[in-house]
Amino acid sequence: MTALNSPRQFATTDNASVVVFDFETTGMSPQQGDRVIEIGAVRLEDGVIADQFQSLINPGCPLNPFITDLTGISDAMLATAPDAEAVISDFQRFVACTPLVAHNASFDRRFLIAEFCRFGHKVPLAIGCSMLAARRIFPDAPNHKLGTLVSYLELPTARRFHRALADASMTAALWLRMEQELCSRYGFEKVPFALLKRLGQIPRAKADRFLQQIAGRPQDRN
DNA sequence: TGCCAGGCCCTCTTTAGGGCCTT
Repeated sequence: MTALNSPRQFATTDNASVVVFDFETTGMSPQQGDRVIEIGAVRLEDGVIADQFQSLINPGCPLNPFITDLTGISDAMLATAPDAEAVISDFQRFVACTPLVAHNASFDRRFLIAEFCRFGHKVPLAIGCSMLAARRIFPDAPNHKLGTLVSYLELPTARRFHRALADASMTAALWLRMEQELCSRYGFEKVPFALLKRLGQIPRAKADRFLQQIAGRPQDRN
């Protein structure tokens, strides 16, 4: 594992490709038996969506009505969906060794670990969080829910929220918007995945100073 | 509608509490 603490390390850590993903699930906790019911993902390559992945998953149990109301996904839709092992294997091949991004990644990471471990896949280590990065780049947003940020930043809006591919696509648009914002504010030519991921781990009060240091601008700027 | 879990993060803090975010 490589610790990223210095500007020099970011200069040599450049991922032109990331996979932005989102899970719809039966509930909040894989530790309490909740399962993934839909995976949506898009592959960003050099700032554009180069590929996408979407599949429902039959969890083998009826959905809580709350989840059907929230997502629009019904038991009937899942009855003919493939089982988790097949979809997770396909998703693992889609991801391969590409760094991952999700909105509030701590939630999706728990399900990713649970499902990948269930079927013996190696768990990806590099997962960036668009919510943590957005809290530092857009501290004045009304809040940092995905839908709020999409509206606040006037990003392209999918037909609906709480479907995996739609949410993944909007998260990808947010990720790209944050890259553009850092290029504009700090003069970066490119924003590596590792920089945005690391930014989300910096205390908010130190985020601007951290970015100025990376940009080689030690003096405060507005 | 709000709870469920759990990591993050702020404050009236750090031997803690509670809001934010995800389904």
